[in-house]
Amino acid sequence: MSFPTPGKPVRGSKSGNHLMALFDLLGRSWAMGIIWRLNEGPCTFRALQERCESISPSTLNKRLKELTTAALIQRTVEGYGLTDKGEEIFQLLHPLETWARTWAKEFNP
Amino acid sequence: MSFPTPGKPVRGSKSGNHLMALFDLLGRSWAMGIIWRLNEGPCTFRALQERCESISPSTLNKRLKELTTAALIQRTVEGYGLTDKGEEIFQLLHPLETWARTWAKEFNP
DNA sequence: AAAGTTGCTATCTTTTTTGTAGCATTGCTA
DNA sequence: TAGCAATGCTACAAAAAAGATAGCAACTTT
Repeated sequence: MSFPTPGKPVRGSKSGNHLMALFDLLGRSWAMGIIWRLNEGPCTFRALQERCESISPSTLNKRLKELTTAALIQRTVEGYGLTDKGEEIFQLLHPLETWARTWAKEFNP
Repeated sequence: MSFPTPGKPVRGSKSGNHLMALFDLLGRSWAMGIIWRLNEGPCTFRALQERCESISPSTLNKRLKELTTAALIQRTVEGYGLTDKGEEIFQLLHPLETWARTWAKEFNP
């Protein structure tokens, strides 16, 4: 298994540019969705699966491991949850929601 | 071929939630990388391929079509370039770079 | 002790992505 | 104007990732 790590070759940068490593991490299926849903609060594996509506356990498990390795997610007694770093990323992704709302109107005006 | 479209089922939302549609679009391999590289200025298909360091023409072509359909990218006499909407997304992604720099230090302190 | 919940793993199928070759078109340039 | 380079792809096969589904081991609750 390979986890995108800054400093090692990643998609978009053979030298492991930090931003490309992040894009590689966040650009995998469900990664951003998981972060988004976890911001509602920590929860169990199965509950998270339901929040995501249709993610398979294998994919969820893989993403959780990657995001945990990347220190965006941690496991506590409450289940899986965002770390401080994870919440920071959430905050950075947050503005996308407003943008997406406007964007959506152009498809369904 | 399927393009993630708000209002239609996408990864993370059967009802096509706009944000999940955007995550589906941006969360495909190279999507964010392409937007990032295009911000350097419009360029030809082959030049873009080189900027990306290692993307295959088939993937690049597919992403370009998706991003064009999504109105983030357009084609002009200068080649492929960001639309106004595309630049907006770039601006929203921009803060990730600073964050990623700090994050990288924790992997290679 | 039986039943339910949880966090997965195993297995198989389908979809994506990759790698590589190469073709058709355009624009030089000799 | 015949050749050559550059461009924007497409074709095709192989590898990797994601998805669907079943089910098991551990732990709790009843």
